[in-house]
Amino acid sequence: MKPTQKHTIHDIAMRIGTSASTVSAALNGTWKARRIKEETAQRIIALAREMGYSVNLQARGLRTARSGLVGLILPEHSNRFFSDLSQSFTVEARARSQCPVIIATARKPEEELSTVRDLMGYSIDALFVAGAADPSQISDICRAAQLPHVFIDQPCPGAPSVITDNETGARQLTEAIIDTLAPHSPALEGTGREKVYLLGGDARLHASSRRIAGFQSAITAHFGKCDADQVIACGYEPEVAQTEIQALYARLGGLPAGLFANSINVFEEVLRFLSQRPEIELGAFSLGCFDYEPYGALLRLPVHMVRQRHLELVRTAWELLDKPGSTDLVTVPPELCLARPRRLPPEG
Amino acid sequence: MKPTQKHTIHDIAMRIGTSASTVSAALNGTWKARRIKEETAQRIIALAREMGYSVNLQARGLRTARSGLVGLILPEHSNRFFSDLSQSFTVEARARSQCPVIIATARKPEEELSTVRDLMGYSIDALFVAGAADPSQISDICRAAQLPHVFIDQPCPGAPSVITDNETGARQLTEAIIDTLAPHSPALEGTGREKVYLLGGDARLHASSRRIAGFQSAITAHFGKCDADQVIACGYEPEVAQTEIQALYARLGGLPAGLFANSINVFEEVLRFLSQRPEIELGAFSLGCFDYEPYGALLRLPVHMVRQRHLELVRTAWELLDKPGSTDLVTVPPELCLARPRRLPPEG
DNA sequence: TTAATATGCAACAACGATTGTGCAGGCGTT
DNA sequence: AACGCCTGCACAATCGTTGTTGCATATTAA
Repeated sequence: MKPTQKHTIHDIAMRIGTSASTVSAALNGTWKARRIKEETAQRIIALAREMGYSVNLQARGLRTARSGLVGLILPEHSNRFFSDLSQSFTVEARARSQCPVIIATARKPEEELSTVRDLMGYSIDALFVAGAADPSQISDICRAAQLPHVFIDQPCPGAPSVITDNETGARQLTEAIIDTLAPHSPALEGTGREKVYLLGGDARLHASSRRIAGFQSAITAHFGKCDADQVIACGYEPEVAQTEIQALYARLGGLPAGLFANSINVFEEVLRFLSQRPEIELGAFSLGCFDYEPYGALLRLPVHMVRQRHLELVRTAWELLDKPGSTDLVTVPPELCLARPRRLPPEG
Repeated sequence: MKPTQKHTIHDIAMRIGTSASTVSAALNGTWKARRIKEETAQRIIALAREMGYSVNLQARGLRTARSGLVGLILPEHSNRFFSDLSQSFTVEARARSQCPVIIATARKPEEELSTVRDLMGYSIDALFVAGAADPSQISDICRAAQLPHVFIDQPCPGAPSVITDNETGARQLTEAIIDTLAPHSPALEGTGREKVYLLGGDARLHASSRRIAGFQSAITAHFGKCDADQVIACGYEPEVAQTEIQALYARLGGLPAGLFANSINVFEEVLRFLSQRPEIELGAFSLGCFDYEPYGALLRLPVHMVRQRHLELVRTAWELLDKPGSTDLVTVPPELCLARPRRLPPEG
């Protein structure tokens, strides 16, 4: 017996004694509209199943100028948020019987562009972009090719975008940090250790600037003011964050009352720093992170976190594609993951 | 001006005043072999670039019965190992100018199979499978369709597979745990608290059984014996693991000398449990995890970890595809990530 | 000078599906 | 009986590329 060959609708047509177009109609569900007798259609479907036939999607795509593929471009896989996004994207794509193609481009603009072009070569039906280095250029290319596209977690002027409500999230997180501050200690007054600080992020970026605004608003509402030194937007580099947290500790002569870590990387550095401090110091420290990491809940230190609603983001993005031109920028509120209250007294 | 249309090689041919086949040859690099004058080829290439032409990969794929797509099937994106794998897979695919298509199938056999069929519909050039619920059925389908495929981190009889050397990794991890045991305390002798335990995993599964063997071998080498109660292969369910760790703690009247967490889920439960214990108890506790999680290094407790070499696994898998029939099962040693020594004395 | 060989390209037939069009036969109507 | 309509399907064009074949010229060998 020959090795199993690939079957085509012509093979099926020959064996049923009908034409390829009839087989096509029977198999892709248009047989009713094409006035194929139900019995004929059923015979074809049965035989196709028996032969293990499956359509050649490239041929279909060539003919229809579509492909059933939807692309998602993101910077990296190895990151909670993006892998959560991949997960939701996959689920949603399959729910719409589309095939997800998720590609990480390492934040390199050239790679982003070449990936976009590649995907367009496959005639993808839509492109989702999360965290690109150069959004507008991508948007330009897509628009030129009339490819429906949408940005996630990143606003792109002129293109539909869905982003997290950073300001509200930051305000809520800050309030949570304030709520769990240790009882006021007069001894710290005026040392700077009685204040809450925000660490990390780049004030020039949209997301960071909104978060800073939310932080300042909550701080001002509670303390009546927010000093300039309370915002340390030192970027996203781990090394820099490590340096800054050490500098802050040295300057204050100890941990501050509370800290708002502006990204997961910064949070990681804060933990790294804290892991070297005696546990006793952590007793009066209130920590929050604008990002989500399940391990945060497993620490001995309560940590408040903000989690982006990845499923909501993806769903909203898809809706934006469905009704084009409706709104260009949609925000989705994040989820606040409050730490459970401290269960252990500072002293064993 | 009309909206930018898609260009084809015919458009280019017309504008240059040549034929489509010449354009095709010029653009896909076969022009030398097809005896096209260099100058003609260059003119075509220049015009194509100017027009922003890009090949229709579906048409090419239809013609050549290939697609440039390579598939990777995995259970979920939101898991360190799998997202690392995705990352490496992406890099390697692009290095071979293939387009990675990574699909998570939630460990559901039906979804795995339908995904495989879907991908085959796109004429993918190869399929990588990591952590499928039903490997042999997938392998059967691929073989029937003569689709090159390879399993990663999971052996499949009759199909090329590349897996981590679980036994060696487990032995090394156990040795590391033993090396960092607290000084022997005569008071604990005979209570069971002087022993090291393995928690989690399913002894019927290949990976777990090798790990258990490695654990037992290291324990026996050091202590002269390994009691049956030291291996608690209670599966991978978080709830069960939580129950078991609590039961062990209750039975022993405290933490054991050391613990080998057999998977990341179990490790998470162990941390959850530990986060409720006073820090003083952790001073004499030695912990290891057969899996990798960067946050493990940020804990106040030193944790040894075993990390699968995802890049190596992926590379090896690709090599297995390149020289078919060479070897069916290849193992790759994992990487041991030793915790740095404890820096803080148990007492602040 | 003639024949053989090389060069440079055009024509054309696939690849496997979709889809607009056409046509035969059966039926009902006037 | 002639006409139109409905049913059920076949035919053929088409999508954009690739690779085979063939056919002119141009060049060299004999």
